[in-house]
This record gives sequence, C-alpha cells and structure tokens, in this order.
Amino acid sequence: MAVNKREKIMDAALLLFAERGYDGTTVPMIADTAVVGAGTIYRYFESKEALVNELFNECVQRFTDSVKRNYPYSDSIRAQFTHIFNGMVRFAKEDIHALYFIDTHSEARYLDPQSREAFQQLLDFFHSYVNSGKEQGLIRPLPSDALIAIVFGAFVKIYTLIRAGKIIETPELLSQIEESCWDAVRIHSD
Amino acid sequence: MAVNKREKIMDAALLLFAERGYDGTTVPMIADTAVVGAGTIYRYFESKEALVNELFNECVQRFTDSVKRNYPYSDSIRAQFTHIFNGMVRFAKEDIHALYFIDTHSEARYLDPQSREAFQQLLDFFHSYVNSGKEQGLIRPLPSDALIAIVFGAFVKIYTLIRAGKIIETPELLSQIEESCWDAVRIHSD
Amino acid sequence: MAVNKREKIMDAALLLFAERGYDGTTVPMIADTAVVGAGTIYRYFESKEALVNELFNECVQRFTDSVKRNYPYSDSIRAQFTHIFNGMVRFAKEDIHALYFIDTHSEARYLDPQSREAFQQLLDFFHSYVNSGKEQGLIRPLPSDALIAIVFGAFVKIYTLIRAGKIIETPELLSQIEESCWDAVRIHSD
Amino acid sequence: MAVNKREKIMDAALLLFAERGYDGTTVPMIADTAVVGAGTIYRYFESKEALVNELFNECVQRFTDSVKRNYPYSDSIRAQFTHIFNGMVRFAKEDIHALYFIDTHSEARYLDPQSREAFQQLLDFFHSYVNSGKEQGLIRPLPSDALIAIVFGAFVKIYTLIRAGKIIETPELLSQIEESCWDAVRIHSD
DNA sequence: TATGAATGAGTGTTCATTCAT
DNA sequence: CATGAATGAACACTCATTCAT
Repeated sequence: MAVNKREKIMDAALLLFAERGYDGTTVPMIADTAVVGAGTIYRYFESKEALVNELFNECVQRFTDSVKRNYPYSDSIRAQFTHIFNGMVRFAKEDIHALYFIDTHSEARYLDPQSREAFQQLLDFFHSYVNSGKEQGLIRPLPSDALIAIVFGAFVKIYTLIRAGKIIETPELLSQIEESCWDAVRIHSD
Repeated sequence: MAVNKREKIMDAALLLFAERGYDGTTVPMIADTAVVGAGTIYRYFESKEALVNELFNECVQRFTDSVKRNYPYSDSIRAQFTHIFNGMVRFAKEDIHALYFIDTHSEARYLDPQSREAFQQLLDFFHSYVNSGKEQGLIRPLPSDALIAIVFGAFVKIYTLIRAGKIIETPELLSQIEESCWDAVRIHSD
Repeated sequence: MAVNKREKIMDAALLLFAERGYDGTTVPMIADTAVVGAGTIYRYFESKEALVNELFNECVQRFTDSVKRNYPYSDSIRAQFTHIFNGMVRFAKEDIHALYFIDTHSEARYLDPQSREAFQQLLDFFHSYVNSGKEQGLIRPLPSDALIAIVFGAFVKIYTLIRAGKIIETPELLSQIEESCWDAVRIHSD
Repeated sequence: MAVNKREKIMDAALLLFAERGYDGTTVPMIADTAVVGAGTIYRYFESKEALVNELFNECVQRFTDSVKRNYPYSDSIRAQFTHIFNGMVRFAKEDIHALYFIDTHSEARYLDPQSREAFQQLLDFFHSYVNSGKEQGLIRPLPSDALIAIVFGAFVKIYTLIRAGKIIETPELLSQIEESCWDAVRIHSD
C-alpha cells in the first residue's frame, strides 16, 4: 500500500470521501482507516478542507496525466477518442475510487480556486478535443459542454457499476462501451 | 411557493440536499430556507433521515410516473425511447433539483428498504425496456445495467449543466441529445 | 374519575410526577394522560411549575386534613399515634400516588414559598405531637426532626412497596407496622 | 478533589443527581461542575444514561462492601444489626450524597439490568439477615421487604436531615437511632 | 372555552481542531 | 515526529409555552 503516513492518509481519505462524501466522513474515521492518530493528519494537512483540496488536485492531475500521456496529436479524431477513453479506463483501474471521488466532488462548495482551476484545465483539454472534432465535421454540432457531459456522465456511471461489482470489466465490454460513447458524439453518415 | 408547511419543508430540503448533499445540510438550514421553526420540521417528519427518505420516495415516484404515464406499449422501441426520454425531460423541467437529488442519493447509506425498493422499481422498468429492445435486435447486446447507466449518466450530467445555466435547454438541443443517447445504445446497421 | 378538566389534569400530573418525577414528565405527557389538549393545561395553570406547586399544596393539604381530622387532643400519646398513623394510611389509600409524590418533591428547587410553608405546617403538627410525647416521657429524647424522619421514612417506603404490589396491604399488616413504628420512637420501659 | 477526569465527572454527576435528580441535571451542568468540557464526558461515558448506570453500580457496590466488610457471621443477630448499621453509617459518612442518590434512583426507568441486579444483590443480603433473625424469633414476623423498608426508609431520611444540616451527626445520636431502628424490627419480650 | 400547530431556547451528543506529552 | 485526550461550537432533536382558530 502506501509507504508513508501522508499517502496512507490520502488513500484513506479518498476511499472514505468516495464512499460517504466529504461531509459524511469525519477526521477520526480517516485517522482510523489510515491507522494513524487523529492529530497526525494535522501535521500533513492544515485542515479537513485543505486535505480534500489536495486530494482533489492530485486526483485530477493524475486523471489529466492519464488522458494526456502520449496523446496522438496527429492521429485521427477517432484514434484520439480511443486514446482518451483508454486513458480514462487506465485511471479508473489504477484507483477505483478516484474517478468517483472527482465526479462527486467537482462542484463542491469547499473546493478552492486552485482545485477548480485544475478541473477546468481537464475540461479545457476535452473542449479542445471536441472542438477539433466538430471542426472536422466528425463530432455532432452540440455545445462542447454537452458532448463532454454525455461521455463523462456515461463513463462515470459505468465505472460506478464496475466498482459496485454489478458489471464485470472485460476488454470486450470496455471496447463496446467505447463504441457506444463514440456513437453518442459522432456524426452518423447514414 | 408551497401552500402548506409540509411542502415548504420538502421543497427546502430538496433544494438543499441537491445543492449540498444530505450530510452537508443541517436541519436549521432547512428550517431557515422553509421559513419555519426548527421544531416544526419534527411535527411532519420523525427525523432528518425520515425526511430524506420520504423525499426520495416521493421524487422517485414522480420520476417513475413521468416516465410511465401513457407509455406506448405497442409502439416501436424507438418511439418508446422517445417517450421515456420525454418523460425524463418533463420530470427534470418540473423540478430542476429532483433529478440531481435522486442521482446523488440513490446509493446513500441512510436510505431505508422502501426507498431502495422504489428506486429498484424504476430500474426494473428501464430493464424491461432495454431487454425488449435487445430481443428485437435494436439495442446493443451489452448488460442492461450498463446501457441504462450510459443513458441515465449522460442525461443527469446534461441536466446538471442546464441547472447550472451552462447550457440552455431548447427543444432542438433536447432533440439532438435524445438522438445522441439513442445512438449510444442502438445497434448501428452500417 | 375526575369530573372536570382541571381535576383530570391534576390527576394525570400527580400520577406522572409520582412515577417519573417532575423533570421526567413533559407537559404533552400530562395532556395525553388527562386526555386534553396541551394548550388546555395553560388555561388552568400558569406554567408547569405553577401546576406542580398547586398539586403539591393540594396534596399536602389533604394529607394534613387526613391526619388532623377528629384529632383526639385529650387522648393518650399512644392513641394519638394510632390516630395519626390511621390518618396517613387513609390518605395513602385514597390516592396511592399522592404520598410518594409529596415525599419525592418536598425538597424540590421549584417549590414556591407557599408550598414550603404548607409542608412546614404539616411538619409543625408532627413536631408538636412529638414534643408533647417527649415531655410526657413516652417518646425518646431524640431531635424531633429525627423522630419524624424515622416514622415518615419508614411509612413512605412501606407504601412504596404496597404501590409496587410487593407487599399486600391488610389490616393485620398495617397494625403490625404501626406497632413497629411506635416501638421505634417510644421509650421502652424494659 | 478527584485526581483524574473520570473521577471528577463521576463526583460531579453524583452531587448533581443527588441534588436535582437525573432528569433535572443537564450534561453541561455536570461538565461545569466537574470543570471539564462537555465533550470530555463522552470520552469516558457512552451517554448520560451510561453514566448514571455506572455511577449507580459503583455506589451500590461500595454500599454493599461497606455493609458486608468483616461481617460477623457467627455473632448474634443484635451484633449483626449493629455491624450493618455501622456499615451504612460509614458509607453515608464517606460520601454524603451517595446514599441519597441510591435511594432516589433505585427504581428509575433508565437503570439497566446490571444496575438492577447489583441493587437486588444488596437487598438479598438484607433479606438473608432478616430471615435469619425471624427464624431465631428475634425479628418480627413481618414480610422481609417490609422490615427492610422500615429500617432503610428511616435511615435514609435521617441522613437526608444530616446532609441538609438539620440535625448534627454525633456518635450518641447515631447510637440512639440504631436503637430506635432495632426496636422497630425486633420482637419485644414485654 | 379548548385546541394543537408552531416556535426557539435548551437538551444530549458529535467532531474538527489543538496541544501537552 | 506522532499521538490521543481535551475542547466547545455546532449538530439533531425535544419541549414548555403561545396563539390563531
């Protein structure tokens, strides 16, 4: 698992925030799950709010990295879609709670400007992808926000099911879901 | 505005639970928003937990009714999809917070068996629709849960944007989004 | 039972104060037991505190009356003891809760001066009896307070048992208990 | 003064419960009297009810110990009476509020089975004493419950007076009161 | 006159945070 | 560094009292 206390705390907080939400999670709960003293958390984080912000930032950063790493800038829109989708899958697999945590906390009132900015940068990346797809006449002429919401909304709900064990993650299923998401946003020639 | 106190309390609670979540909403907040005394809430609801459950039940019931009302059992799968989609739209329009409230609270630890059952019945209805579409070879052969998650996930995220004022709800947009959602689950002949 | 609402309220309050104490009894409890609306109590009594005081006064008055009625001023100390004892028995029988209510509330912080005074008058009566017995050399030369405490303490505990059904009230038993109480305070010639 | 917080809380609770009763005592009152924060009480006791039960148990245990310690099993009934009486005096002296607290809370609705059992064991001890006295023809043939009630009722009321400063506790007075109590239960040969 | 819905101060209890060890 | 005992503000909830009907 985590090597040092800071990571143990963040891992515990991520698990609990994803499962119970920020307000439903107490600092002693985090301490117990992380197997540290409650006071120890305050050696690493100024407050519960600072903790959730650092955690959110870190998760969004990892998500962004996952999606952007080796991004095929010169490939086709379809190939880029696969790249992004695979990046999201990789991120969700790596840390099963992080995706849900990001989704359920991205509009939270306690997020600081930096956290909002980090999330916005992720959205910006999606926007630029979608815009380029729309310009090429391959993606539907809907508001970019809407297109992103459709894919991201569908994807998060799918991984919520996987996390809950209600559907089993297989390469075939993921491939079909990717197809489904792509069909949701692409322009159909028929 | 609601006519009686019970409704004022439920309206206030729905708004706050949707905006801040159950744990982030205090009973005094609900009382203030409903413009009633804190004690008054306990004349109508046994506890905060009873309140969220009654609210959830009522919302799920309205959602189910909206979707099932005048359901065209003998029409085509495509026409039935439109009917369901329009039912969801009608529900979301009628009470902008209810859809988000249902989505964010449907897995909550404080939901009682009755609430879970009500939500399950809604899911069951979607399942029977999806199954019938799969049998007719018109909907993709994916797990029904996954198909429902894709459409519902996309739809909720879209209405979150509408609620936040980031996209404007027009008949044209909704029609395109319906098309997009349908393309996500239908089998493509090309 | 009680003919008018005022009496119904006082009966209910007496029962509940005896069983649960003043602080453990709520005004709605009294209203429910008396089968009147909660607001009705405030038509007859200014406050819960006023109610307990009126009740205490009334009980002490009845107790005093029971003990003093037909008091044999010219009889022997022994005969007077029997008279007092029988008066206490009569009072306890008439209203099984009143004796216990008086005992458990006679030192309460919410008793007003009038209530304290009424109780004091009862004590004064006992004092004059005890003093006269001591002067005649028939009652032990202990502080009067102590002698009263012994008999009253024993008597109340006995009736608590009777009220709880742990011992059965028979004339023989009562007669023996009177003997026992008398032996506790009399001077023994042997 | 108590050395640790747990004892400070129990001391404060005992004082307040004896003076105002369980329902008339608030947790903040206990905290103030014990000079600790209100939250601190919940580090040591699960709830107010758990606190009153622990306190009751502990007091009954000390009372039982006081009465049973060095009990002269082979001495006369009269000598055993003195032993018990002195045990009660010692207990009452050691902690002036504990006796009154036990007496006023022994039938309370919030006592758990363990507390009731502890009190019952104390009563059982008195029963066996009284029974042995009755068998030897030295104690009146009244129900044991009644005999215990007489002595215990008298004793508690006496110590209530002493606690209130209305009579002064001297060896002579106590000795006379013991005589009085004994005379209440013994068989008289004259 | 009688009511019970409504209230908000006050209750028992929790929890983010601090700090002596 | 790490802890967990201690805290008090804030929580969910209750109840004496009021007042429109």
